[in-house]
Amino acid sequence: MIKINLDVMMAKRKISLNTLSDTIGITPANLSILKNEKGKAIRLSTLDALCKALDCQPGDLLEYVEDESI
Amino acid sequence: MIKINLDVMMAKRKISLNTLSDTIGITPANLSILKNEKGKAIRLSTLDALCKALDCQPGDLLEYVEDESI
DNA sequence: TAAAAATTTATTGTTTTTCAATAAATTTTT
DNA sequence: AAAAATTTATTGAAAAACAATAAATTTTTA
Repeated sequence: MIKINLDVMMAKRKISLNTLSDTIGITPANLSILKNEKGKAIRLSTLDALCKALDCQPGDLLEYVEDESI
Repeated sequence: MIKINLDVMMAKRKISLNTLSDTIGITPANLSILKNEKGKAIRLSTLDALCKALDCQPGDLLEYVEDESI
């Protein structure tokens, strides 16, 4: 399972969703979807913009977690 | 710019493109495209399968590099 | 607590892209 | 040289990003 840690990074940079969405050129509504694990894919251009705006690496935003169902 | 280091990780795991494509259920042709920076987006399900098969993190496969044009 | 601001949810539609499937060309390995 | 692996190319279907918009909800702040 791929976990999106956008919220963590946003908190670290103290940037709001509205400001960030404005910076990377995506609507707040759609960024919210991406932030809350609702997205099923991501454009590299969007990931690029996020890394640039948040000054971070893809690894800071995306995390692989193996789900262990019993 | 987002750089894909799939080839690096494949080399580290000593796994061929054919084997990997077989493991994650994607055609060699399409995995090749993804590996060679031709892709413009990636499904999280595909990234998930790659991380699982290569036992690595998204950060091992994706890297943000700021392009400095003079 | 009331107003304002921020975030989330929902919906519809367009455009883009993944990925399948296939075939052929090219490169690498044996 | 032959075999195996990889890349390139193409077409098409299904999926998804993202826009745009509106409304609901939550959080912040005065």
